[in-house]
Amino acid sequence: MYLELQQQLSERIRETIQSKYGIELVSIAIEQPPDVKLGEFATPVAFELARKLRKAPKIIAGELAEALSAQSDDSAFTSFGAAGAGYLNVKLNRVATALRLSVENEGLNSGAGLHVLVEHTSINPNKAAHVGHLRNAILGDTFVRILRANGQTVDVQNYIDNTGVQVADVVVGFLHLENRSLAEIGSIISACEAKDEKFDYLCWDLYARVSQWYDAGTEEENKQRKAIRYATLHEIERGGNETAEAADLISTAVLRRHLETMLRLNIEYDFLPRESEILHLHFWELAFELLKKSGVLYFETEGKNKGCWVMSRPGSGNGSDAAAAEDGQESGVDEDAKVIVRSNGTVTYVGKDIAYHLWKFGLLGRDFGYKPFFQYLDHLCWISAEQGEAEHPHFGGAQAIYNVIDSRQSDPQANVIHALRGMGHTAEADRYTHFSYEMVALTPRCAVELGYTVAEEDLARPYIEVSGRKGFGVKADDLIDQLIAASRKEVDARQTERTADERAVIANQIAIGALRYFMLKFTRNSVIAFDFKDALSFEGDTGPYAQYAIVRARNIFRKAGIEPEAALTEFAALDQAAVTSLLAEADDIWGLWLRAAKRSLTLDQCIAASEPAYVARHVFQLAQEFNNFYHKHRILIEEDPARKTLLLATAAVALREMVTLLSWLGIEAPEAM
RNA sequence: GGGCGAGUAGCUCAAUUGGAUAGAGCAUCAGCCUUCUAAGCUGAGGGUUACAGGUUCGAUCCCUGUCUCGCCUACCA
Repeated sequence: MYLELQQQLSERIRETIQSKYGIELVSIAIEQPPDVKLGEFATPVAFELARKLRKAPKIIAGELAEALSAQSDDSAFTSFGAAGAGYLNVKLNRVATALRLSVENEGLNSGAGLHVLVEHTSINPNKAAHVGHLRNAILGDTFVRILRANGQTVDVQNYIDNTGVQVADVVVGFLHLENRSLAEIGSIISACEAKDEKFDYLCWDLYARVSQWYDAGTEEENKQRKAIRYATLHEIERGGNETAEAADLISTAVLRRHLETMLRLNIEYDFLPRESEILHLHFWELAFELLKKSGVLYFETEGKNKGCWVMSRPGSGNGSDAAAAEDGQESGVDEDAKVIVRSNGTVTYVGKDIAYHLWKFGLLGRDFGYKPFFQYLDHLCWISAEQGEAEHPHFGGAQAIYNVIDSRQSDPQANVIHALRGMGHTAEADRYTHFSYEMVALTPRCAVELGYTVAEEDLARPYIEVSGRKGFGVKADDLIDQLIAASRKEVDARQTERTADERAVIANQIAIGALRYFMLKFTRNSVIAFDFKDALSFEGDTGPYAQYAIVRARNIFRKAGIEPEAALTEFAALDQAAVTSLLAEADDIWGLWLRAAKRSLTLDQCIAASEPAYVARHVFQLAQEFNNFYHKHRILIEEDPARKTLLLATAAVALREMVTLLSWLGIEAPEAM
């Protein structure tokens, strides 16, 4: 609601300036004064006008205030005044705003009708998920929830690289280090499932062992081992052999584990496109023709990339790739060009990615086959297949896409966007968002706690990068287990009269709340130096802090014997004059209403900047303000009935907002804490 | 070498994208449970926003230079 008021005010000031001074301003900045006593809105527009009008900002602000005050019939804003060195401050009609807010509960819905595709998680299916993957999945899932709150239709995809070198390494481990047959691998997987052991954990260790094995022998041995590695990879890529079958068995079992891990955090997917289908359904061949036709790709005849099909890099040259190809000899060879097809005819990862992204936008002219893969409570998750079911939903062909991939991938992502633009798909390139974020690393202290040997020079650094190859990292399920154990201890101590089952549910909600909030409170491009002390904290700027505020608010209504909705209805029936004076003298109470009104603003900014942390910050501020309110006002023993109704309504609105905002973050509010 | 990101309180991070006195959490110290649950609240200390210039009414934010740190930068996949 705040956003609408802001836009309304901005437009009105713009018109006033236009009619009074004849100056056309494109946009008017509206912000909030440092203290609510000064008003709810402020604009520094007079500073901007000072030079043009050759008047002091303070005088201009005064004139504008006078002109705006003179305009009649407006119920939203009650007063305009000049303040400070030349700010124009605006006061809101508190009662009217509160009344609107008490009945309004819709989202922003400015994105209605937009069909978008969000891709996140995308873990190589060769080992267990770790903290870094958690950040990816939580960011992605939260952004999906936020886009949906904005009315957008969202398909959630999790890309599976099941034919890459990482899967090949684990296959090498099973076939060559452990000397397992295909059948034995199958029984290991079913034994894990039967014994409730984690197959992805087993792969985690094996992957680390294989990585070491490649370098552990004599020079001659290592050469042979690398040869095994690439032979394995090529067999997996080709398909239709036992090695590929082993890879499929392993990667599918690990993928299933990933989906189970993510489900613990309430993260679900709609579709799992796999690289094996991108290969076998020949997406690349189609894309190759399109790329050649558009001139984005050209055949290099000189220099180090001789014999390759290459493409210019985003930053280089004047953008005309075809022209660059033609006068290549004249202007010198572009040695910096990105190789897409190697001189031996094989395609690079970026090439396959371009093909895949043409499909995402419905520009490839070919589709995956689809098979059901994982059943959620209320929907089915599909997986790509060479020959799928006759009846299936359709994915791809989105209007806008978001790829949640860490910042290390920004170069290849930029290449794909560059290719799309070069092919003339500029609208699609503009709606292609690399939702980039920094990695999760471990503090040296955390690494030592986990029993890893840390090099001397690493001990002095603020953080150390995790590495699946070295088996260095915190596994997602382990972290979740630790969080649940820690919250369970607290719940057991506090909720002695509840059953074990009830306590388990609460402990789970708190643990997930803590974890999701922890991953969301940092802005995207700040590296998270992971530490158990911070991640396991339930105090201060954490998820449980907000959950606790909700529990407190609900307790008020439980003890009062009244529903929050009823309190809001009663509030609406109060004498307006009485409410006016109550709200006028209580800036702290009004501040909570005002904060609650800012949901629309937060949503808008969050989507514009692709920054879920804004929502986390907003809900924390709201919870903080509510806790202050809670301590200051003893609602149940309030004697003035009108005042009590106002206090209850305030709590009801704060409660509603906190619950809504936490649901956007994928965090549930427990019954009790 | 080139590209991207970062440098803010002892630590971890914010700062409505150029606005009024740079704010939170943790940690430290001092208080508040016979009250709607203390996973909470109140207060204190803690800052030359890496450094030097520039742009303007105004700079943590934009520009230039310097320093420091991280990531990316293969015809590997």
